[in-house]
Amino acid sequence: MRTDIELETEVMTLLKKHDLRLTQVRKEVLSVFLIKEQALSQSDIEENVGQIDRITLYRTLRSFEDNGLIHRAIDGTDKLRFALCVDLCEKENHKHNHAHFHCEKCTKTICLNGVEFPKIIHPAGFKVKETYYVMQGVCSKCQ
Amino acid sequence: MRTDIELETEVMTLLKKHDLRLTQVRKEVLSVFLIKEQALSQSDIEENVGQIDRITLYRTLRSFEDNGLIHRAIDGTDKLRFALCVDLCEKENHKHNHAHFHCEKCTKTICLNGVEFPKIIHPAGFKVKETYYVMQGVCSKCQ
DNA sequence: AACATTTTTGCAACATAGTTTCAAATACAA
DNA sequence: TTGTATTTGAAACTATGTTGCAAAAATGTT
Repeated sequence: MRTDIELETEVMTLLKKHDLRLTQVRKEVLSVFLIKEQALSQSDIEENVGQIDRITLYRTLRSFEDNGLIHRAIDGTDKLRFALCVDLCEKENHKHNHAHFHCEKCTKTICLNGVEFPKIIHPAGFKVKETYYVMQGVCSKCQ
Repeated sequence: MRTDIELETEVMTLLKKHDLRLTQVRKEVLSVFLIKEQALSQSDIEENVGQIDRITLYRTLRSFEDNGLIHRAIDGTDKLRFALCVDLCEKENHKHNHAHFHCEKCTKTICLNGVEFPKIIHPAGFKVKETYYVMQGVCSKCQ
């Protein structure tokens, strides 16, 4: 666990590191990501911060994404989710090599940072820039 | 290539095989999938059939999916796309083990049926039912 | 600490997509 | 060909994505 002060500090450091101004909205949203430790959709976040403007949240997520703070966690559902980048991600240059797992029971999506996926043979003539690996099923807690 | 008669026959056979009534809408929509040979979003289909009700199309796609005729082709974009099942798919039991490729230039998504992906180690305690492998980049035609 | 500049926020307004209900139309089987 | 079950299309509503703009807030500078 992490104290409130530690959380506050971590949030500030992360925002600064990614060239983002320290605003109230951003601090709150980033805190949710740090506490929850799972991929979050827009509505997930709305439920976890007190009273936030829908459009502002929408733009906050985009700016986090643009600045390499979060990435899209494709999980095979209709909902777009975002997850904290582990490290090394930069503007316009996200580097992710992990799978995402979506639990159909609790509907949570988590990054499986320990599960690297093997390089598969790319079809001839195709230039592959980004690869996603998604697993759906039941997570350990919901068995 | 396939003649109109052959297409008509194929459509009928496929619908019957999947316990779907032979309606005008279904025949048209399925024809588009057979002709296009790529993953299609709702709007892709609307552009390729003459005048179709939005809600009916929405329900048609769901019924096709439920009856194992098409599957969701997750391609990492915001748009939900569907692609024809290759074979063997049944209600509630889709079996897909191929990757999807989304071209950022022509925005087409295709199934890479020849590209099987290796089984990766699943995290302990997780029950994996479905796996998706998605690649984004530039396809051979758009190089 | 106050100001100027730039960014961010919140609102209005609009576009698109997902979903349910229900009556009319259609498909199919007896 | 008729009866039954399914499908369709319209209305209505909800949710989500997006832009423009003025007010508010954040940051750098005096």
